[in-house]
Amino acid sequence: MTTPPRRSRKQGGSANRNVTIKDLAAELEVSITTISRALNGYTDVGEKTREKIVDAARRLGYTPNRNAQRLVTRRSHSIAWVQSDDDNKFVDPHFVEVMAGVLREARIDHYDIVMTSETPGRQLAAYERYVRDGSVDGFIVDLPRPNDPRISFLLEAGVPFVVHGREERQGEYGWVDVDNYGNFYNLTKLIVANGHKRIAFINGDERFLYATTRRQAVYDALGEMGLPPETVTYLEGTHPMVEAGFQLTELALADPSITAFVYSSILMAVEGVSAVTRGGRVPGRDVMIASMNDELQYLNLAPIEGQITYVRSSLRAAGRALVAEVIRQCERKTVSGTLIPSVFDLGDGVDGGAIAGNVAVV
Amino acid sequence: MTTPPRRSRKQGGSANRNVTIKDLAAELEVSITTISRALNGYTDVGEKTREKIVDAARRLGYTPNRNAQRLVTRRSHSIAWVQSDDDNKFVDPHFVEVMAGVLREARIDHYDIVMTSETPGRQLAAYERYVRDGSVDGFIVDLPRPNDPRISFLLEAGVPFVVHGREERQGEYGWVDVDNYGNFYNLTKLIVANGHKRIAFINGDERFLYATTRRQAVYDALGEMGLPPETVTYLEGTHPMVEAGFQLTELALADPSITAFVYSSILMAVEGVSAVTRGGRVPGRDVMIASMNDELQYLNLAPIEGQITYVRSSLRAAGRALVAEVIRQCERKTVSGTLIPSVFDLGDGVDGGAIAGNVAVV
DNA sequence: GTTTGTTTCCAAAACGTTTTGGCATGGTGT
DNA sequence: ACACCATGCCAAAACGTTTTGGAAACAAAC
Repeated sequence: MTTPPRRSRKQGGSANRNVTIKDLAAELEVSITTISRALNGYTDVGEKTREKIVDAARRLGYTPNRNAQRLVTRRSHSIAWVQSDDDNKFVDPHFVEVMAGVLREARIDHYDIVMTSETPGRQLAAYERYVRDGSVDGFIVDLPRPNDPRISFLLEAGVPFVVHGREERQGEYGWVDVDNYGNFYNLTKLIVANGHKRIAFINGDERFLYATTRRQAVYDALGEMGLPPETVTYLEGTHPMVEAGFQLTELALADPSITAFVYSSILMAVEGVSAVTRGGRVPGRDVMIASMNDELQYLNLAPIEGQITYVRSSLRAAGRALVAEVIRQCERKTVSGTLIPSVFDLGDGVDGGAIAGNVAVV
Repeated sequence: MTTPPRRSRKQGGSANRNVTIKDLAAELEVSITTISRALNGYTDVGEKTREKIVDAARRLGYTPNRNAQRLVTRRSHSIAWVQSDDDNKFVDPHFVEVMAGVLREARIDHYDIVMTSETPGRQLAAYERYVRDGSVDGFIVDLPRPNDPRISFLLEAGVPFVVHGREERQGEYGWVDVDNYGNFYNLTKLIVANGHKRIAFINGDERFLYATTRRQAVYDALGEMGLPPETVTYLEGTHPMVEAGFQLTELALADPSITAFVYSSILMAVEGVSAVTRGGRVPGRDVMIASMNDELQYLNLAPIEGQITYVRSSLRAAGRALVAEVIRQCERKTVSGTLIPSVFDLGDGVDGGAIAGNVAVV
């Protein structure tokens, strides 16, 4: 006798078998072909029979077995979203916001999202497995880094995928992004136009592209306005952001010549407001506070209304666009990039002349 | 000619076919049976052949087709987590925390998590579909309400599932929960033991069981200590929590006889600290602030160290326990409940005599 | 009355696995 | 010499669909 594998023995599972297409065929004395075609909207089945079949399907509770469908059609109607299993990712409220959009769009298009977390070292293996075992049709790639190996792999494999953010290889693959460069370029010009001579820029984690792009934009804007790089005190806010926002602001406050603060995330900006306030200065009057605002739904910005100048851009919308793009690729094989629109909201006492021409940066 | 269905026409998908078990069999001149058995660890295949097969599999990049496997074994090795598509859910950082645990545990056990969001009205239909189409082996049920129809349905269907929280039907199904009753009972006694005569209790959304249980516990504790229900000013903090925490605290502060505040979530408690501070009183000295602390990783509590008394209980651990339980059911058909341990952390100047015997409430 | 179409249906193959029930082969004990 | 048992392999069936390539029935056109 052959020994069973070391894995699970007695297997559980639902006791009562589900009703199959054969059951339905037997009940109606009709071939399974006809049932399949009737339910899938082919025109070569008579109206009478179709009705009979649709009725019986509902009555008996027939739902086509998803795995059989997937096997024969070679399409799974699900897309993978691989998370990195370092704690930072889940600490980040930005992520949930994107997810809300992702799940909603997926539901509308009848796709499933399969999520896994993998330790950074094994990320690629996870992608490879999903590509080979046929369990997903496409991928969402998050937080790209410069020369991201995940992108190289997916391009090589010729599998549908979409990236939240852009790399130098943009154009070869589908992406969804906010205008990081334009927004921070405009924010910087706005600050300078409002007469500030010294700026603190509290950026995000430089390992990610959005952060390096934003830094570039800030320095480019300064350069174009004839200001030296020393104008800005550059600080990198790594996780946890909330902590970083407060501490780095306090650090920068030590230099009284700094009168404007730019933040990569609204999460840090609100902490900045606290720090500035605690330091005895008034945000929006004594100092200018500017930030990207990802429209995190759980943050209530009402109490600091008017104290911050921000560029709003919905992360939730980005989530929806991500799914829409990858599905488009799965079904039509076209690839495109999507820029999420941004809108400027000026704080009290901020002169918007500098961005008058492009309040909505698309 | 028969017309194709109205759905997608040209379908995309990966160009290069994946290598199948047959390809491997052809390459090695061995039957597919042997390959399957070799790779699945059966003992009836010779050591030589097994090596040959494992080698070739790695070399050719063979990964068994997941959908074929699922079809024949009738097990999908994935579990569904259906979200409600009202915005509140995603607004909530508690959710991400649980998810981090869920994904990690699932990865370790080689299960996939398939996530969908559904509007409240269609929730049940989503569960039904997943049960019938065989795409998942089990479910995670979130935020149960009294007499939750999802639980009734899943019990009826005889499908593995686990609930994060408990209902009156506990025992019939697997659950993972924190000791809501015990924790708030003990917190209340602790407050009273510290001499407070008037308490504000800012609870969570009463539509959910955890909130009603906590309310019950608070009133029970008061009753047992011979205090009237009027001792507590009860406030229900609905979403968004951050806003509610601040505003309800300010509301309660209007009554100067209130010297202790209890919060259902640390998210509200930190806002409470702000409100109290802004009101000119010192948390931990003038007023006692007590809360449940779900160990949200992105919250930095260091700045208010000692100002809050809390009961810590890891939501991430709960996430892991959820997955462990549902997988246990899938594979062994046993059902059990798991209580996540809690630990008390006392604020400055709080006398812990009342809970001396049970610092770790398990 | 034969051909030509239309309409409505279906048998069989295919998708890529796992599992069942064997069948050789060769070694051991008598 | 025979029976017996391990060992190592495999053919075929099964899982539940979709799709291909007709075929039967009947009507319309010649």
